[in-house]
Amino acid sequence: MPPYDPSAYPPFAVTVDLVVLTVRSHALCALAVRRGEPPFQGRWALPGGFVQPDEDLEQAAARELAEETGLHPHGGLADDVPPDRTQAQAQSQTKSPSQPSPASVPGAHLEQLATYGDPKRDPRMRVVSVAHLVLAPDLPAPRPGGDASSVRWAPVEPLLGPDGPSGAAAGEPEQGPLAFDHARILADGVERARSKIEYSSLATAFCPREFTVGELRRVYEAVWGVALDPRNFHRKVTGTPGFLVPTGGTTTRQGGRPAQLFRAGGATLLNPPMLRPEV
Amino acid sequence: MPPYDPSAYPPFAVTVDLVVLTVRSHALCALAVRRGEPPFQGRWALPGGFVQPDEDLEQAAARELAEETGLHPHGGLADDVPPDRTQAQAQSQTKSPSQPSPASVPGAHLEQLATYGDPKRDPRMRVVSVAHLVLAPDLPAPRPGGDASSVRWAPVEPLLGPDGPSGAAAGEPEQGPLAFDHARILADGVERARSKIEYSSLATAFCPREFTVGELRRVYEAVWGVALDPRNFHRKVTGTPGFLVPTGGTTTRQGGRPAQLFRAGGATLLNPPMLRPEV
DNA sequence: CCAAAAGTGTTGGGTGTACACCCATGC
DNA sequence: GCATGGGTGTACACCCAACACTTTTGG
Repeated sequence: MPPYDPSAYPPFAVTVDLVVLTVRSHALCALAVRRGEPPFQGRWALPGGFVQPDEDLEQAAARELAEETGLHPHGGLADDVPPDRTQAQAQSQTKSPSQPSPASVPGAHLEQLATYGDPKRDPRMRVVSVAHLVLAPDLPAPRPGGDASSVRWAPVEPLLGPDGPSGAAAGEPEQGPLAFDHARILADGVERARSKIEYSSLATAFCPREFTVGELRRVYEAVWGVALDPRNFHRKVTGTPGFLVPTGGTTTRQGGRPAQLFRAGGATLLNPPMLRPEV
Repeated sequence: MPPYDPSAYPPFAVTVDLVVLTVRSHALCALAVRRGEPPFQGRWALPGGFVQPDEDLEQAAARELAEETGLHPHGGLADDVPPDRTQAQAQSQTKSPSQPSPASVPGAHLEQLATYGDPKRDPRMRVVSVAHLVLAPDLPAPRPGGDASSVRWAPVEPLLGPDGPSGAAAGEPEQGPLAFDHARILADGVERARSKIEYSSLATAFCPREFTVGELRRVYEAVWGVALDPRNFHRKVTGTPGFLVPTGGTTTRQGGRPAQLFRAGGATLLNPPMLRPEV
């Protein structure tokens, strides 16, 4: 390291940005907030904010998630998650069936994604942003909190197009592409999610606490944008030890023959992995 | 985002730390520098330094690598690498055989690893460090540069032990575990390298520009710490299109029957991946 | 009865593993 | 000749893709 002289180096602002993904009506969606002030006023952006002097990066991400979106997962986030054990925490918590939660949010997943520090990424000053990735089940519409003028779940496909969200429904006023370099951050987050569900059990983070094999399959299909064979998928996931734990109950909420309900098991890594079909 | 008032947030220092890995005499080694001043004076640490106001994070990592260690890879690092194309750059550059370099350093690989921001990770002030991972071929002993009092290649196994480098050779004065949280950063970097050579062609970044299949196999064996079947390994790597390109030459530098020489091909992803044996 | 979704059985092809075996050099 | 490492052939097991078929509900 060079000689230590803090005053010789101009200050950096450090923020966290959040790529919050969920699956809604068969499509992968990301949480977006509308910016209330310049720069990029009126444009959609990823939720995020400044890191406080006394908090860890992951704590800052969890706090921002709760502040700006009203999301208050009771066990996996926003509280006292031990750092660098988020994954194990999110997995193991679903194993205790004695939680007196009527409709509480099951274990969402939070992990660091990457850090973006281009000198010109924010026109106001030098900002280094540590992006985090959150995988959440399908939630009721988020209520705006903090200073975000509005919050919505936006399908990721239009946002990832090369020239902004051109797939806007008629009558919905679109505001151009995402602010700052957030389109790139979102793309990195989506790519991470797509590859991580191949070799880990993280797809269950998109599901409610109890779910069917078919619902889990629709998660894979939405995230990957492909169709999977229901029979082989069923054999695969039920045959991987520790991936799914049957609860004994059944449901017909998808129609057809009643389906077994499962919870996420303790396994976090999938051997062999789920194979993503060629695109 | 909350209302914007830069002065309301105390400044963060932003640094880059480097996990530089290579394979030397059948062992995975990391570059370590001895700290010349407090805190942790005399202890070994990862190379690193402050990000300058006008440079990108990846540029800062490349500059620090050159400054502190004397490493001057001519094509892949330290110069005008386009950000977020490092991998393609490192791969494609080996395809132009017309470089007039007598013994130049082939394409080392540089990528962002993770960011570490625990409020107490540096006792002096709040420092957020963006760690980068470098995979380099076996190089001549690095010459110290900058203010590092000494530099060495240290086998990673002793450094990763739970209680510091206890595997020191007799007579070599050891200085306890790595400074700051660098043991954890190194562990994350090693784990990233171990998993990435499974599904990418990055193991060639540890090899000289021309190498044999056996040399590549010894890279895998050193990084994973396992023994691989030479026959199946040979079939596997030569059968993956785009992974290896024969140069036509042969060598007997490993003894035995002359072996074909290869360069890294254009493929960056391996389908199917190299399978790491159960440990 | 029919549609829809959940599950089970079976089969063929591809791929990894283990290991026998031959090849070409240096000493 | 012999040791050393390079390279090929082959048999077996396993896994996955494809698809026929049965089960259990709602309308």
